[in-house]
Amino acid sequence: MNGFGSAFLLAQVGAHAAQRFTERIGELDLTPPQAGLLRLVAARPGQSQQAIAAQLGTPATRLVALVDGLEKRGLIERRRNPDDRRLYAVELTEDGRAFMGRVAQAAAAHDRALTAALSDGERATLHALLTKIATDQGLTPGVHPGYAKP
Amino acid sequence: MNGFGSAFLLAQVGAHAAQRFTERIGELDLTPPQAGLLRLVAARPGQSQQAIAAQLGTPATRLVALVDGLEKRGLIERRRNPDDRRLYAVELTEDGRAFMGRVAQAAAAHDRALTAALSDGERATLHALLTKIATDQGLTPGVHPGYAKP
DNA sequence: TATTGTTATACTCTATAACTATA
DNA sequence: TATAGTTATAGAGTATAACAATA
Repeated sequence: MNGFGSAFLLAQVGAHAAQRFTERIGELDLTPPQAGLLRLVAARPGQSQQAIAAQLGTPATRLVALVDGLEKRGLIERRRNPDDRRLYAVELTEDGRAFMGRVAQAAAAHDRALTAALSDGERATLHALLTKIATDQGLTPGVHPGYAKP
Repeated sequence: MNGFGSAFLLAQVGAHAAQRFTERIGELDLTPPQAGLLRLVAARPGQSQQAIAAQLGTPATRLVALVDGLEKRGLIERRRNPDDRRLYAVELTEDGRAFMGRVAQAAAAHDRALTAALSDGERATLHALLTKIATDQGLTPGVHPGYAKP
């Protein structure tokens, strides 16, 4: 092992990737936790805040302010469930769906910039190796462990 | 791109690696910032706190408590510079050098556990690709951008 | 009584600025 | 005056626990 192991490199490059992503979506006035919530709501609309919290592995209390902020901006909305009036169903608004397009563009640009040093083949290899590790380590696809700070 | 891009995978796996590393060195009653400081002091002994702060990209004020804690445990020590009595030279103690052996063991075990799903060849490939990205992105070897939380 | 969502509180970590001592 | 180190203060972010509404 020359100098630093793969585990450290992963943590280092991963933290760098998170930082750059934070900067990039900052241009959309979005924080990483907000982006994570948006993506989950887009992927699985209509879930309660408790259900969302469980999937993100975060206390439900944390979602209140998070949902508040995005709701005030008109990107998501709470709908009361008529059958059980304790629950909200969190969903994207029309504006929210349009906004997700811009987020996806930012994510794609971020992806290209981060792996700019790799060839197409190397990029595919990296993706495969990372997927292998993620699966082995029991990571949930699309769920970032411990959101980076806004 | 099937599902998630490499950038997200990097951030996800990297955060997971940082978490597991935090747990592992926690058994040595060490936090990631402490481990980072120890490693730097071991690699370049005798530097002032200002110089260390500059290399870690952190405000010098943050180092005070960090150095305090490790000094109280007898792992590092401040030595006054006789030529310029404003400066300290931060160095490992004898106990500190012995302790670094245990840290290195923990880091090696962490490395093996994280890449357990890969073959030797795949591990080497991953290391090469990550190094390529780290170099391209201008990351300083051995310096973690934004320490994980204790 | 149990559950969803909310609010209130406390705690951790960090950065900024003010202070001291040496130069 | 300028720099190394320290201390004090304030800020952001998070988690824990208490609360209100509904079941």
